[in-house]
Amino acid sequence: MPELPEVETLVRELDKALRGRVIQGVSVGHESILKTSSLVLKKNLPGQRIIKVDRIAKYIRIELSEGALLWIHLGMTGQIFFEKPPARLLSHTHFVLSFENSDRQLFFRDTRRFGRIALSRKEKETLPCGVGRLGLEPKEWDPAAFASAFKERRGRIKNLLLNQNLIAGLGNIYADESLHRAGLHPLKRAHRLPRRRLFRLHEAICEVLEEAIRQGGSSVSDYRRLDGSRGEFQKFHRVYGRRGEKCSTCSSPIQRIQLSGRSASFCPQCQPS
DNA sequence: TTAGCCCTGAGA
DNA sequence: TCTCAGGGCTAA
Repeated sequence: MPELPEVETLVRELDKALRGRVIQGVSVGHESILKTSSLVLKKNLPGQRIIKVDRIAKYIRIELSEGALLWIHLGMTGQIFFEKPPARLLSHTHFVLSFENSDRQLFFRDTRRFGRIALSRKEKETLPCGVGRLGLEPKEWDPAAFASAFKERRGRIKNLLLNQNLIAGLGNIYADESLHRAGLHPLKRAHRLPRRRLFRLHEAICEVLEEAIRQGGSSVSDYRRLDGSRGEFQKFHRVYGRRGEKCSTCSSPIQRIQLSGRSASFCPQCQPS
């Protein structure tokens, strides 16, 4: 599942590949992934130059020459490739951009169609994706402010880490990995945690994201880099996807529980309840 | 705050 | 054939 490190990896590669290119054509497979109609995309995108590609949390932001922004969210199974068109389009390819003077095209594939594509005028508009409502990213949080904000919340710590309006960029993988590093059980109530534990949690989140970015993200199921290769960080997961395996710290078997419709993996020894 | 929905492929 | 995975949104 693409989270902040996966999107960051992809965005760096996209920026290198696309910066300065002029969009020539747009084709759309499945309309349901579009937050902006295909009619509007086909009318507005051709002729626009790509100024740069970056991201806000898990949203890829492509800045275009006429002050427009093209947003892509990968959902759970979204993939982006930049390559020569294959003889036969891969299944689940829902969005394709072609470019002037280029034999390579941008392909967006998404098996489960949880991904979204939208065009907007201004960054802060809430229209296409709710981007305007996002909380700060982990590195943007001042540690003391982070601790204070979580001290005010009565919810389960794991749920709060997944709340994009509070802290943006984490998903199930890095929430679980951060909690393990910080020695916190996922069901703990945030307001009951001592401030020093919240400081440690913030530090653990920043650490784990940084390491994951260095490894090109985690390829658990569908996530791929721009050239189709896999990330490497899944090899370093300590709890996520390791139910029943031994904890790398204390050798206790990793457990998994359900929490608000999501799984939570943790070590019962290192993360006592 | 939480349950349910979207969606498909993998695995039991 | 059934169950499960989950990001983000909506409704209760």
